[in-house]
Amino acid sequence: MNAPGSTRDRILGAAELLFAQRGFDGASLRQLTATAGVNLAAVNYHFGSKEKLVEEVFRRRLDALNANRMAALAQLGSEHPATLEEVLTAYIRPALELSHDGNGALFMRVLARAFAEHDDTLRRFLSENYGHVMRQFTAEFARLLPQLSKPELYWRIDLVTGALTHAMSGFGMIQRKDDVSEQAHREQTMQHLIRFAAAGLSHP
Amino acid sequence: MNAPGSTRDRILGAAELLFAQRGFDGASLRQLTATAGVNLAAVNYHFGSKEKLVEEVFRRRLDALNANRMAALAQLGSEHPATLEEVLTAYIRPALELSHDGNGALFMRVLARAFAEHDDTLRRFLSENYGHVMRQFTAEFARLLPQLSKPELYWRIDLVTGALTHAMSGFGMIQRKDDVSEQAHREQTMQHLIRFAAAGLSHP
DNA sequence: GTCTATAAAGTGATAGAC
DNA sequence: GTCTATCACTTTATAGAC
Repeated sequence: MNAPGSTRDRILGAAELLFAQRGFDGASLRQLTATAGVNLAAVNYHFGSKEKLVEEVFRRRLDALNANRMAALAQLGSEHPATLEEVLTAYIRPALELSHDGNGALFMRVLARAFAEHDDTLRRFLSENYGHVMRQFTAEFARLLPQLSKPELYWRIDLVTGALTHAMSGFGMIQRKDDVSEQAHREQTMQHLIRFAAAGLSHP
Repeated sequence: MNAPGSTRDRILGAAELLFAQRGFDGASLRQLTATAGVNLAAVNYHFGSKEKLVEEVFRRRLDALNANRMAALAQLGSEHPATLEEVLTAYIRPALELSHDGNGALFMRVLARAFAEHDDTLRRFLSENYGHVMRQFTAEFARLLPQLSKPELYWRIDLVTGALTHAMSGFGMIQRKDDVSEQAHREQTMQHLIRFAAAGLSHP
C-alpha cells in the first residue's frame, strides 16, 4: 500500500516538500506531480482529490508521532510517579526525533502552517484522530500542577505549544558545532526545550 | 491618501479579513474586491499588484505597532534602569492593544501566517523595515540577562516570539468573564503573558 | 477614479485509450 | 496503473471607454 519508491509514496514525499515550501493552496498538483516525476492524473487515482492527499500527508507522520508519544507516556507510569520533566520529554522527544530526520523536518513546517491556517476542516480532522493524545498529556500536567486553575493550565499549554511548534518548524537555525555529535546536539536541544517548557508551565 | 471609507481603505480592510481567513494565496482578488464592494480593477489601480497590496497590509499596522514599541522602550530609560518585566511590557502591550481592537486581531492572525510561511520576500521586507526594533529589544534583553550566551539568548527570544505570536493570533480563546471590565481583562492577560515570557527568558 | 471586457495563463478533475 | 487530452473554471492583470 505504501512501498518506498512507489508512485503513491513519491507523491506523498513531493507533497510534503511543496506544502512546506508553498502551502496547501500555493502548491499546485502540476508542480507536485512534476516534482514527484509522476503523471498529473495519478493524484486523483491514488488519493481521490487534493484535499484527501493533504489528509494523508498528515496521517502518515502523525500516526507514528503520536503513537510514540503515548508509548513514552505509558512507560513512565510503571515505576514511580512521573515528574514534569519526564512528561515533557515524552511529548517533545518524538517530535524532535522526527524533526531531525531530513523529511520529517519538512513535515514540522507543514504542521506549523496547519496551526496558522485555522482551517476548520483540518482542525476537526486533527482533533478527531489525535485529540486523545493532547487530552492524556493535559491530564498529566493537571496532576503535576494542581496549583493552576484549569483555564490557566490550558492557556499555558497553548503558549508552550506555540513556542514548540515555532521552534520545531525553524530547525536549521540552531546550528550544531563541529565538535558536538549529532546525538549529543539533539540531547542538548531537547534539554533546552524541556527546561523552557517547564519554566513556562510551572512559574508561580 | 488613506481616508476612512475610501476605496483604498476598504480594500485594505477586506484584504486583512480575507488574508486572515484564507491566506495570501487562498484569498483571490475577486473575493476581496467583492467583500470591499469595489471594482476588481481597483486593486491594480491603487496598489499595482496583489503582492504590493500584501506589503501595504503589513505596513499599515506595523508602522504604528513598532513605533509604539520603540516609544515605550525609550520612555523606560529616562528614570532608572529598566527591569525585564518593563522591557517585556514595552514589547507586548502595543501588540495586545492592537489585538484587542477588532480589526487588529485579524491582523495578528495575518502576522502569524506570515511567520509560518517562511516566504523569503516577505521576511526581507519585514527585516528591512522593522528589523531595528528587534535589534533594540534584543540588546536590552542581553543587558538584563548577561548570564546567557548569545546563541542561548537568541534561541529563547525565538521561543518567546513563537509563543506570543501563537497567543495573539488566537484571541477569543481566553474569555472575559462578565464581572471583569474589558480594561481589567486586558491588564490580566498582559500580566500572564509577561510572566510567561519572563519565566521562559530568565530560567536558569 | 471607476467601469466593462478580455487576454493569457493556471487550476482541479475526469474520460477514455492503452 | 499510467497516459494524453480536454473540460470547465478561476486566477492576475490590463486595455480602453467613460
